[in-house]
Amino acid sequence: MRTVRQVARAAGISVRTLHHYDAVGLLKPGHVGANGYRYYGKEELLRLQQILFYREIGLPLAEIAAVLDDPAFDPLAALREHRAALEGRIGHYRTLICTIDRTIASLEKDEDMEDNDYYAGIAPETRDRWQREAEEFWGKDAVAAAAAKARSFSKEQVAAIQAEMESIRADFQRLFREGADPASDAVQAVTDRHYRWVSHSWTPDAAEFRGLGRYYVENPEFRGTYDDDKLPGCPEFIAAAMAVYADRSL
Amino acid sequence: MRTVRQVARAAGISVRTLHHYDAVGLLKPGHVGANGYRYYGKEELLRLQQILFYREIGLPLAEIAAVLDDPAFDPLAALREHRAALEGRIGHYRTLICTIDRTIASLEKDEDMEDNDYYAGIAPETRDRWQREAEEFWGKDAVAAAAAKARSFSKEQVAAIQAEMESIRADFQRLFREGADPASDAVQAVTDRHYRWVSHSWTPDAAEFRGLGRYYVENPEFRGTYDDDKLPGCPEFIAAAMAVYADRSL
DNA sequence: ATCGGGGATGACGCAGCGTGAGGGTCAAGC
DNA sequence: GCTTGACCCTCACGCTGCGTCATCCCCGAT
Repeated sequence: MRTVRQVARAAGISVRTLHHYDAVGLLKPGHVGANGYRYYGKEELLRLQQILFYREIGLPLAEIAAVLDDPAFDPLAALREHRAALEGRIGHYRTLICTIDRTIASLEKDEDMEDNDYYAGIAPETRDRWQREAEEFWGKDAVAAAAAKARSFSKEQVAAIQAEMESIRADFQRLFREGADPASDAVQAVTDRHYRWVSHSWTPDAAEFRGLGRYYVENPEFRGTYDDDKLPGCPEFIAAAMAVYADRSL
Repeated sequence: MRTVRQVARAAGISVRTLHHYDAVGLLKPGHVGANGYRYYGKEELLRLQQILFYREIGLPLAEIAAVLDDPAFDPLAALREHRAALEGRIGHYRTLICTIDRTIASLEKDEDMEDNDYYAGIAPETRDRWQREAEEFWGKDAVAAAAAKARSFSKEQVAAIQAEMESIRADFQRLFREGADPASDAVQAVTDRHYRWVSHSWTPDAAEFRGLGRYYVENPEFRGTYDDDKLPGCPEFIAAAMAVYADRSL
């Protein structure tokens, strides 16, 4: 039986937060003394842990209550929905940043224009120039084909592709947690889906596919995406599967 | 002289919003009739346009008032600051999504699973096995070093790395929109930051860095990330910059 | 005179607490 | 038994940006 302060300190939250959770019925103390003091037991502490977890990922308190109290409530669905909402917000912020950048650019241009019109009219030719540079490096056809192919995807197609990648990732993680062998049929089946996914825009040969696996291992962004915190070694697992796949099937 | 409704309809906002802006002193009507009616003139409409612009990019009303009313206030600085804040939020949401994915994965695997035995399903021998496989492909030292390095990042460091990537991406996009030359100093400076960013875990040589650029061009996920819808050709621009950088500096 | 379409002014609501205000309670030392 | 200091409690307003009534005034047309 701990007092508010003890619980608050242990959980790294404020006393007011506990009061609030009590007020909204999210977390009630196990016992209330005759003096009105709140006392929390182990059960409440466990519930608090869960509350804090869901709060950390940005779920509103009402949703948290629903998840924890309604046994019929599907936490998986809630999480997925919330995830989608977060992605939407990210996209929103990106467009905002885009707008800001444009404004900054125009403001800067205006100021400079007062002195001289240095930037005027540069855009079209310059754009052509770097495009030619790109073509020199990889060949005209390759650049044109890749760009055309990538641009040919509709919004829905892009969404579907991203969803497929999510699914592939989840499958890899599940298999990894289950301790599957990277060379096993199950893992190789997912790897095949992954290869096809990559092939949406690019058809890597064996060496390139292995190289992509290595990139997954060595790039922190990918390591983050593949949950390195809780699943240490998952990127290596995927890379190993990709290497096996490259050897066998490419 | 327009009434609230006319202004609201023209600007696509609600009457209540105009009332609110009046109440907080953000936008006062040009004239108020003897009957208390609000009347807005051209000047107010122009101001409203600016307000709505800043609001659209997510600036709080108080900041908007500061920007518009204080002539000494630097709108450029405000925009940049706000931009940085948005980038921070994006990074935050990214980590949240990461956590959610982990949870989803764990729930999918086994609902009864306690937090503590997240990895209980992975037999130590199995882990060793695929780790050995990975080591065979890339060499023991490389795998160990990469894994150790990736794991050595703290939460804050990972967040900082993601924020830096956001910033780099935004800079690339801005330069692209401005029609900058991929070989120009400004673009190459950003590319250098990008190279260093990649180097957090991996030190690519010239060919590998160019290859990474090509990957950006050809992978739809990256094309999506770099806003291909709104900025067609931006991935090619970045890839060209990377190729120039690889030639010159690596 | 009446009626319909505005217009105006409160005031509550929402999310999640922060931050006092004002006032009991508890354990300990004197 | 009393004081002290550390804690506890219950209001209750504040912040963001309006949405949403509720209640009442006003103006032009019929």
